[in-house]
Amino acid sequence: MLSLKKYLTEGLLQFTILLSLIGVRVDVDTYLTSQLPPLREIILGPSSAYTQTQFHNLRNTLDGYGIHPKSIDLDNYFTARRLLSQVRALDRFQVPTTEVNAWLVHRDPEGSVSGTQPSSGLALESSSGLQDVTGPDNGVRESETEQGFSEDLEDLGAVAPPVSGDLTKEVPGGEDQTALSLEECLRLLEATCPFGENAEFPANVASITEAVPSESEPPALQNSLLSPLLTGTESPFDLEQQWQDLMSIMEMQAMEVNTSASEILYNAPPGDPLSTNYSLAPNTPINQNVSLHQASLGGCSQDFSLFSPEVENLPVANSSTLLPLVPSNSTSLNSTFSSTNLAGLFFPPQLNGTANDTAGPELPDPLGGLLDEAMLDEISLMDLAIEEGFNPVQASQLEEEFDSDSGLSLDSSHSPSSLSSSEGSSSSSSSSSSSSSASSSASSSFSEEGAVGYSSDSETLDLEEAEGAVGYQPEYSKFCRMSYQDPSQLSCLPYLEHVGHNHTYNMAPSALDSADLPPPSTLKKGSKEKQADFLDKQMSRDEHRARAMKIPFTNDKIINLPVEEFNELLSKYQLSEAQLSLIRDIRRRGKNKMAAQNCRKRKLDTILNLERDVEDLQRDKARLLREKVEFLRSLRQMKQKVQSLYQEVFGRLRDENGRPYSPSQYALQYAGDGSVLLIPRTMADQQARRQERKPKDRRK
DNA sequence: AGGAGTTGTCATCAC
DNA sequence: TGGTGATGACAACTC
Repeated sequence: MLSLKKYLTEGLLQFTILLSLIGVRVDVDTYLTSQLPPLREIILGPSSAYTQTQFHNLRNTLDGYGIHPKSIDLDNYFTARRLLSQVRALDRFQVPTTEVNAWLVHRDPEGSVSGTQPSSGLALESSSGLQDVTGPDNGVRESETEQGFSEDLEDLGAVAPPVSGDLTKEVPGGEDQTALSLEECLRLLEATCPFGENAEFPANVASITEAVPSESEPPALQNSLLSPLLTGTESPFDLEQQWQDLMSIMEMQAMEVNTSASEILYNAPPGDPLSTNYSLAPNTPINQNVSLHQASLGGCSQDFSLFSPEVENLPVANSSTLLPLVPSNSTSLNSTFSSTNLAGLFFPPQLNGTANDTAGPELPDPLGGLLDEAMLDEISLMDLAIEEGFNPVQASQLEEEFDSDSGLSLDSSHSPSSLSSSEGSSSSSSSSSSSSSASSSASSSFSEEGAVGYSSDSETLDLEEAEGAVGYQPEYSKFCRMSYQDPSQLSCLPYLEHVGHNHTYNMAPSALDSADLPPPSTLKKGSKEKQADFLDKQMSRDEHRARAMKIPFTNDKIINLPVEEFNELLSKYQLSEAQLSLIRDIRRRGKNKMAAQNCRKRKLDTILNLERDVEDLQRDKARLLREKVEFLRSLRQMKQKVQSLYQEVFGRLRDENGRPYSPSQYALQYAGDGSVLLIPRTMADQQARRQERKPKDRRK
């Protein structure tokens, strides 16, 4: 109970609690774990970890200076340092760079597979999972999950009816110039995309075409078509990955769209609805590395007998196709778009199947609920910012000053005083009993102040400077006037030894002036009696007692001499018991007085340090809020980019008759491995509903 | 005269 | 066990 009382009366913790109550979230337990026991422990019961000495250690640690040599806790000290570094690292958000490769697929007229190689020398490389589909042993890859997905497909009624048309039929022959061929579109898109040298053109382009229903290779279809979706459905939907995906998508918006490319893009044949409806945003500051590959889709003459009979019999439009758009870098897009029905995200169900619909200006949120949550967070954040007086402008202003002093800082580099002076005086005074060495600050202040009083000018100056630097409240100066000095210096200045520990403020300023610099007239008058009276007033009670008891040495020696020297001094004189008792009382009171001053000084320093820390935390909070708002803004832009990209890709897809696919009937869907599939909307809707249910189930 | 702030002192505890 | 530091509590003092 005593410990609790001590704790509750501790100004430091009261201050912290008050800060917490007013909204400044200070996790005392974690924040002070390295120095203080948990609040729980303090409140529920006494803790040996929270002693006066520990309080002293706290102050030392917070100051960032030396640790008390008597009760040092180096483990806690370094733990605090480590945690502090981690906290500081929080303001350095790192966005991983991710390369996004998208493949557009078209069919060869002959039904053979042909990949239109990008102009920038794409290396044929089997890197995607689809390569396995082409292998003769691709059946081996029909894992349980794939089978499971096959079942899913059946459940969903997913069918890929035979497609006899040739998407690219009109490109080489130029027979159908009214519609921009997919391949041409791909070239255009390719020109807009920074195909890097590392862009990989999958050697398994054939596998892409094999994804098209084929009797001869049923497993291939299942693999190429199902596995990406399957991985998507199986992949965990954890927030971390989701965020990484978002970051990857953010990079997409940085995809360069140069003017020439845009010109090519918009120089599409007349009548192309896309040419007037699609627009690519200018370059964005976000790093982009998106490769849009193209591949030819196998002939669509192959029927879909590879599907299970149930699938085959499903009544689906005969032109429906399943077009896996396989990226070479399947890791770029993962769970965020795992089996995500992009069509469901981009296109409202009520969209009809006209070509113009693909270029509809207003489309649903491509990132759907994910960004909705982000927006909600943003709203709440903004509310919070408003409530707490933060706004982005202020935050940016804060950042400017905060960049040079970022992070939670417990050290006292910019602290008042402070800490230099206070620490110096504190250490000197604390060690005064064992060492008579004088610190420069103490001595200077001492010389300035004289023997009377303990206020330190140098300290006050430092504090005032710090006040201006870190914005301490006016009360600070009041604190700074708290007298504090190392009385041990008295013993080092013999001409001041006679001065006791009197209160200077007890005297009127005029009296002080007269005391320090007596007017010549006064001296001339030679009123020694007045001076004697004045000195008497300057003397402390103990000095009066010592004089009355005729103690043969000064109180300063009594108080500040080390024990051995003190005992030697006593042994040199024949002192009565009353004298010895008084001397010991003087020594005890003198040391206690210094201890009290140190104690008060530590309290003050601790409070001031906490105040500074709170300010730092507030700056951190403001900066983090601002960063989050910026990220949300970037996400919004990215969302728009993805939406326009979807529209562009979808709008340029043509069926075997050269007609655009109806957004009401078909949709693009990302698979877990980054593949992009063109699937019937019914199936896409079901997939979307499944995706919606999964997080809910997981929450349960 | 009384409140607020400062300082000294005592009592107590811990080391 | 005595010395010493730390600190709550109180009183004295000044403004």
